Amino acid sequence: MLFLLSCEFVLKAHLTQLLAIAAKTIVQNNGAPEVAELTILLERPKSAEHGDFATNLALVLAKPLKQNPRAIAAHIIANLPANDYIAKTEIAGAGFINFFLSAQSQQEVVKEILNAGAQYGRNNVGESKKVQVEFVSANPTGPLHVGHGRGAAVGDCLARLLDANGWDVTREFYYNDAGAQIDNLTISVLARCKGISTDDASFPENGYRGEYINDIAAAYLDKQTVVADDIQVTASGDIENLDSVRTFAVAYLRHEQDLDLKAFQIKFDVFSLESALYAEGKVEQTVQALIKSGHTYELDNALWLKTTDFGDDKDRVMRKSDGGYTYFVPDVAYHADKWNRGFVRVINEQGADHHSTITRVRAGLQALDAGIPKGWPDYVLHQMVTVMRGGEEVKLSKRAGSYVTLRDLIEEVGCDATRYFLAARRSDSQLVFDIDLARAQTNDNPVYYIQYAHARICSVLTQWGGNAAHFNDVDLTPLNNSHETALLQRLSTYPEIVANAATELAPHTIANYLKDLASDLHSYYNEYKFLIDDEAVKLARLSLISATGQVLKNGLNLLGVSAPERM
RNA sequence: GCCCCCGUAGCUCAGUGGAUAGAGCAUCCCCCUCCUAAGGGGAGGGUCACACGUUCGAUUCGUGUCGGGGGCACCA
Repeated sequence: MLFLLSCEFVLKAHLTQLLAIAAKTIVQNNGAPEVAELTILLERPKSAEHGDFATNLALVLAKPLKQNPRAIAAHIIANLPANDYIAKTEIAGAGFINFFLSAQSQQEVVKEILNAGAQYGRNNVGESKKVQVEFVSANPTGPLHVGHGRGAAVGDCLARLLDANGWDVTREFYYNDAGAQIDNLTISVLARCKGISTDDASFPENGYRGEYINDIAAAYLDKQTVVADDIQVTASGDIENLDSVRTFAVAYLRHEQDLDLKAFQIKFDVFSLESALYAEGKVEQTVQALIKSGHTYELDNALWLKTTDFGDDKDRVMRKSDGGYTYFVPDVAYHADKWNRGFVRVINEQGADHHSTITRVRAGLQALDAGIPKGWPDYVLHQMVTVMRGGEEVKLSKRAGSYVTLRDLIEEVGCDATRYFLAARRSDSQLVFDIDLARAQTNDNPVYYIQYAHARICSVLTQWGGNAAHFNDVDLTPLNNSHETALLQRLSTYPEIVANAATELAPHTIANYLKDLASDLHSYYNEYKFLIDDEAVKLARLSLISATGQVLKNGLNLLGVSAPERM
């Protein structure tokens, strides 16, 4: 498995070890036994002028040793054991130590990438442990909108990232198909079946008014059959039968959402239904378990859970005085079920409006006293998306009535651009989706910028026409100009980027990295030729861009964006 | 009133307890007889919202203030 770890990580470990040895010597010589534990900080400097790695070790040691940091830095360098990877060290600024790797150490990454191929950047941190990513989880009351799209792009990318870090990932979609909103959907469809228009006074006040409701009503009256996941429903056409309308409408919309997801190229492993939790008795079991735990009480004809025992600011109603359960009871039942299914880790990707449920769900799980860890499950919340076109906010879609649908976006700007734009921003900041920018086939558009870098590389390799398998034997020493050094350095950080993106649950860092890598490539491409007469230099350069193409492809794949060979 | 997220260049956004805070767009100037100009090079543009703390060092951490957004039901 060590093979999968990049040379980057191995190098870092080596360097850290060297530093630890040097630091210990110095600490002992100065008789400062209280510095028993040394946390060596070894970082990638922001600027290439500062080398491949830098450490603030001397700055940290300055205080306990009561010495000038630059003097300590000089001592550390003097005490570094002999090694092959460091070509040069220098003391900079207040006392940073910068390390410059030997050319050979830098070049090794090319072969590592070419050998690992699609595996480059992957690791086994997750040890094949089970993790579930729940995302989208839209109510089956309409087509998916932009907000769901953001959840879909971010959630799917998180799943890909965790997979790349060695986790056993399950993608899951949860349907709230049992609540008041479904009743609302049902009466809206029914009204349409009866020919009541949306501006008619007798149309349900809070009913759904999008055109799709009309489509459902027409299909229902037409006795059509719809398929969603593992169920198939045929409409009875009976406008007196509420249950029949409900079942059909839900199946119809689940099918619609399936089509939305398909257009977005997202696949789920499991669809869970709230109604199933009731049908299988899991909601009732959870209620009984909570009562048994002693954390509940009756008040005003309602059953309450003392969520304040677990950090909530007020207690929550479980069973309303009318006998029905509030939504959070099936939510707790659902998450208890996830735990029972063996997910050591669960990540819920949701809109920020779900913020208030986090404390409640966790409190409910704690109250069950089932050995579930306190901070379980994890949440990634994304903020609002606003859509702009021609400098104006777009608010309406014909199909949905009151919001921009995901499918509208995909049809207008394409799947790649939509996925990229929705995943390329930190999920906890608000996102402005600029349709004009996403459609632009120019350098304004980061998606094309990155894809173009990949296509350019493919184009050069195709025109060369040689056998890429021989890159393994190529002598890389001709790679020595600043563009090549920059690319080598960038390529070697990729595994670190992938690991950090997963740790921080931050897919957008992948997008940023790819933009930087593409920029390095374009810059190199403009400055140097590849198909040249000098065979040794040519092969070295072709190896380098081939490796670059591989990393671009691997990274784009993490975002779910294609890496075209021609544009 | 309480809770959460955000506030960085004209715009859209990265970034970080440390070295001169970055990129793209927009503006201005250059670069295709030559592997895709869907590209590259350069210039200008900043009180990192504000104030006070912690620190050798704060844009980054803490507290408060001001802005923007979201959430605070016996709705889901």
